[in-house]
Amino acid sequence: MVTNFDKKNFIKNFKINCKKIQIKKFLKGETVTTYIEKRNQICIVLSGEVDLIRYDVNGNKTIIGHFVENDIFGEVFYPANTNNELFITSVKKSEILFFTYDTLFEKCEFECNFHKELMNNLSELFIDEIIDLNLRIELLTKRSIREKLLSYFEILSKRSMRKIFTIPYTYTDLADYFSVDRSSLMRELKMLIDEGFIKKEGNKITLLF
Amino acid sequence: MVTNFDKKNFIKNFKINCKKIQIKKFLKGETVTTYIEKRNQICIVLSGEVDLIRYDVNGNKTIIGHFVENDIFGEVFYPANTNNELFITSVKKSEILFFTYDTLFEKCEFECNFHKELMNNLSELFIDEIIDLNLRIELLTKRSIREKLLSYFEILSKRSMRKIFTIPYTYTDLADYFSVDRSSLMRELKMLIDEGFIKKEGNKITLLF
DNA sequence: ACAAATCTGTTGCATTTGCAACAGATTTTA
DNA sequence: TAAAATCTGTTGCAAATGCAACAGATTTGT
Repeated sequence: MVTNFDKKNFIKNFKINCKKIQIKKFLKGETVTTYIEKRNQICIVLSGEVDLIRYDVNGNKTIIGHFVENDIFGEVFYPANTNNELFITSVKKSEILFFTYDTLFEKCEFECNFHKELMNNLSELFIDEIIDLNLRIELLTKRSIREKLLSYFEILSKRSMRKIFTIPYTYTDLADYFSVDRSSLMRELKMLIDEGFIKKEGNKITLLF
Repeated sequence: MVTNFDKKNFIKNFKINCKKIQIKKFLKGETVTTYIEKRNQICIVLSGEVDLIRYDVNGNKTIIGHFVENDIFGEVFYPANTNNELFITSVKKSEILFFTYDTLFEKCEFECNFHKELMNNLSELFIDEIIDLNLRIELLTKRSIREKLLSYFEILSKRSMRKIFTIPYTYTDLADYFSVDRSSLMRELKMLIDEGFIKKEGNKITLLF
């Protein structure tokens, strides 16, 4: 977080009564939106979790993004001219706020404060998103699965200020996040254990160095 | 580009006479800034090109970002708690604009318009940066070098609306961008040629499908 | 509470990728 | 414009990763 502005409160302190902004609820497995049409949509996760999924021409499915409470996503952030179909699926019961980037800067007929607040704080949300993306690139560009794991563990360790911490994903999802084969990831984990670098109990990891 | 706002003009139409914003010039090879200290710095490339370079604990050097005219970068966008040393080097003669995210929202003593404009247009710059990062992740998460190349070529082809187009990097840099070994990339290129998918003349590529 | 679905852990084998090394081409710099 | 530096193109071999397949554990849904 860059400043001490609090994303949660800024969103939740406002009663949203303006037509430019919509809130919808989704159940697990439902499709929240697709990135096919060009409508400059921006979304914020108010509660729950959603995945950004890519189906390529061969039908391969990859989770290329994962958004949790207060994360921002939307087709505005995606390059045009991609071949893939991208869409957002709800991982669990979720509440999503929708608005259109362009209309956000138009004056609201109800003069609602949410509008103004959202505009003011949009930069902070963008910066947080950029930080997340850079972190992922940081890890994706590591040369081996081992390096990916160790870098990621060190980050989690520093964040929690402990040598022991919990991975916030399943191993299946972690493999997706790193974009590597799950069984290869498990194998590398095992080697790290055997070589005495880490200890593992479920998704609790202890660094031994 | 999301709206029809023009980044170049917005920056160049203003005479910058406020102390909160600095412009510095750099020669090839000079270090523009480091991402070690936490000072919420944001930079915009006015002219030239810079690389974001990572040195990891083993001393391996990786180019993890490349910024050209009108691109935005800075330590604000990087997760804290990384082990790596990140710094920005000038690839050629460059002109860089510096400001601090926090002070941008303070009132300027000269009441200069640039301030206001910069604030208003910051979101657009952020969105463009997010689009670039998502594109890179899109490619990095492709499962093989072949898929990375083909996806990238298709994007370049669609952008230029031609089957023939020029890669805006050297092959060495492209390998860095994909985070793969250069010789492996060359080998895969050759296979694509031999199998009749593409034609290649220097960094001009023709799609044959 | 039971069935269904998903996730974990493991392995052998095929394939891809990385590494090292080098010669020639091209570009940059003094 | 000559020398230095960087980039291209290539190869053989080693190492890492992906793929397929499966059994048991865990979680989820009804």
